[in-house]
Amino acid sequence: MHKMNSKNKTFIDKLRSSGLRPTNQRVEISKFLFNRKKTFHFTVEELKNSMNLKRSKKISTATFYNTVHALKSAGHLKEFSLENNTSYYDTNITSHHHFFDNGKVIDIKSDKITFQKLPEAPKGKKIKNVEVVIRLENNN
Amino acid sequence: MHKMNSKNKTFIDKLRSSGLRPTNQRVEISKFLFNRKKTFHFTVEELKNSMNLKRSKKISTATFYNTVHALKSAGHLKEFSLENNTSYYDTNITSHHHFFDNGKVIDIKSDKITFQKLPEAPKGKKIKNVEVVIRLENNN
DNA sequence: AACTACTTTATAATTATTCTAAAGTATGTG
DNA sequence: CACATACTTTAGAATAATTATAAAGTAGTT
Repeated sequence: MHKMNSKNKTFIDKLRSSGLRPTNQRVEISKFLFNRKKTFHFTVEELKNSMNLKRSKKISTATFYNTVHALKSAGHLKEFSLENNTSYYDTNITSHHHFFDNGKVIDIKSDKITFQKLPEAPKGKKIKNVEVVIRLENNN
Repeated sequence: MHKMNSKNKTFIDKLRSSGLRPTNQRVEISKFLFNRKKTFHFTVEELKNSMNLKRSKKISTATFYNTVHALKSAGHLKEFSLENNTSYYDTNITSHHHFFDNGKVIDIKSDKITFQKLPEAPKGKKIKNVEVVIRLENNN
């Protein structure tokens, strides 16, 4: 049996609302992802490595992928791509933008970028979201 | 006059300026990519398949990857990513933006999007470029 | 023509991800 | 609260995109 405090409940709710039963593995992943102050950017591989590093009983790769996908589909994680064929996830699901600096990602609050002009969606389509990536390089 | 020759020359120049000797394979890839009116979006796999379809002597996978990478590094192709772990390339290297519509990509001319406000680069960094992706969905 | 450095190619290796199917577990029902 | 059942976990195999290897071929120079 394991203890259940009120904090655990919000993690469990995130899982349930993603259509996932709150198994041990999933609750721990959910805690690891959402029990933090700052936005967290990660790849599934990174998540797996940092969580499994300290565990004697490892969580399997498939479980990490399954859980991250379900959380993403339920809207608890945001997915984005850099130019290296890997999916990145972001625990900040509010609309926002990114700096990319040689593989490092920094959030840009939504209100830091505003548009003067935006194109219309093609016929029969509408805009789902607008994402800005500002690529950085070293000064001089 | 010598329209065909001078055209070939521009393909060869693109290769040379990418640090590549103009071999047969590379000249054909360069022609295939740049001898067209409209912007071309592609993955290396797609490029390989459409070029090799009609050839008796196939060009190898590695050559496609090498050539596309060198052209990209030299600035003759632009790379971008969707959320499917595949690199896409764009023969339109002018600064511009994209609509993403379920894996389909549509160019947005640079002047269709202008900013009212943009954040400053972090200390020691400067902005290399700004890219906007507008994700589309079907109108209800 | 000969030389040398760059290329091509088939194939193996790698990386990220998804699939499979057998063994384990959460949960509603009684 | 036992139990049946549908959902989960897991190791390992499979797949997809890409990169590495090293032997055979070719371009550019001399």
